[in-house]
Amino acid sequence: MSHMDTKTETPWLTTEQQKLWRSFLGGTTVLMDQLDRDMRAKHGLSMPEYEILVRLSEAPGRSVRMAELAAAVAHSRSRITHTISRLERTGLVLRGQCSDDGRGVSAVLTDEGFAVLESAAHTHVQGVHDYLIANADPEDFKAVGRVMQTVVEVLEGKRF
Amino acid sequence: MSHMDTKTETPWLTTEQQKLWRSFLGGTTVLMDQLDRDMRAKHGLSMPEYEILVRLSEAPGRSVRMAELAAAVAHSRSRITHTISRLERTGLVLRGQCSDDGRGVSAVLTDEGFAVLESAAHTHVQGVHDYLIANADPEDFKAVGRVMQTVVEVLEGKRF
DNA sequence: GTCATTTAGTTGAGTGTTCAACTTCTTTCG
DNA sequence: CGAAAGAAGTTGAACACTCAACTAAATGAC
Repeated sequence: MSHMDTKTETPWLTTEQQKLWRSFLGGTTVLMDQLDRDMRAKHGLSMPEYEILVRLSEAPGRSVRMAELAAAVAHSRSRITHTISRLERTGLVLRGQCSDDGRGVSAVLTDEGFAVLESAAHTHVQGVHDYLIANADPEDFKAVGRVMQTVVEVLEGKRF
Repeated sequence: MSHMDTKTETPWLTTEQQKLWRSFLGGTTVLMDQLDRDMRAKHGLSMPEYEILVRLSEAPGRSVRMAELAAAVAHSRSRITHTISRLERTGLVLRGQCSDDGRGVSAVLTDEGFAVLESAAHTHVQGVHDYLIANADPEDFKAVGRVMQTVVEVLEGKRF
């Protein structure tokens, strides 16, 4: 919409910035879609589910409280409840009482869950490498990391 | 999962690459979530809906065929059908017959749709500027665009 | 100690997305 | 031409996510 750049207070974007932004939008979309498709096809997991399993696997006792998990992957508490219920049905995760807090529930990765995650991680890493890293100049990739890290910090601070 | 980097054929990621990838994942998530929230709060539109309106606004006659629209925003044909039906109910878009092809249906942006888009575009651009562009070194932002453009090209070619 | 407030997590209804089945029109090719 | 194959779009059911209402436990005030 390059013809709307007059009489507004809004800082409009230059043509180049528009192009870059569109590349970003299109690129992240196709990249995430592809990773998600691969993950579903080979392991029956969605990307959000995979990310949850990763967080669990990294935690002491392979166990994380629901609210922490929600914060870690930026989902609502409700969403985490539903997702963990699904993962529990398929046996990858189970719920445990939290020792210190009577309300607390923690999700725990089962051995089966860990096994699935191990092979899923291969697929994921392979995809990240083949689709993204292999196609980017290393310095450019670092720049991507820098920029997105800053975005996280700015927006986390702004907590809505 | 840095402790799994032995006895696999998979090209594993270095610690730095892992960190960069996580920043990317986290950054895109919070960025998209924030833009989506702003769009819903101020204009009652989701980001995917907004993107559809943008494509329509740029097309001759503010009109695009369903399948082309689907390809442009990387959604399924079914999804486009449902989304356009919703946008039609709220009066932002209407359906028209495609002249040359008897099966063809094209989505057309209404004047009301264009008006909504005009103000929505302000919000969107403001967000992209404030959350992303203002926080990135211009050269880094260019690098982001380069990388993601390459990703698009590689993955579009690979068309599933 | 008890009552209000806050926090953790769940629930279910409403909304959006996916997937496969279906209809209609077009294209191809004998 | 006429039948088969393919493409465009829709449909409805199953599944995932959101949102607001809810239960239960912790915290804090008096």
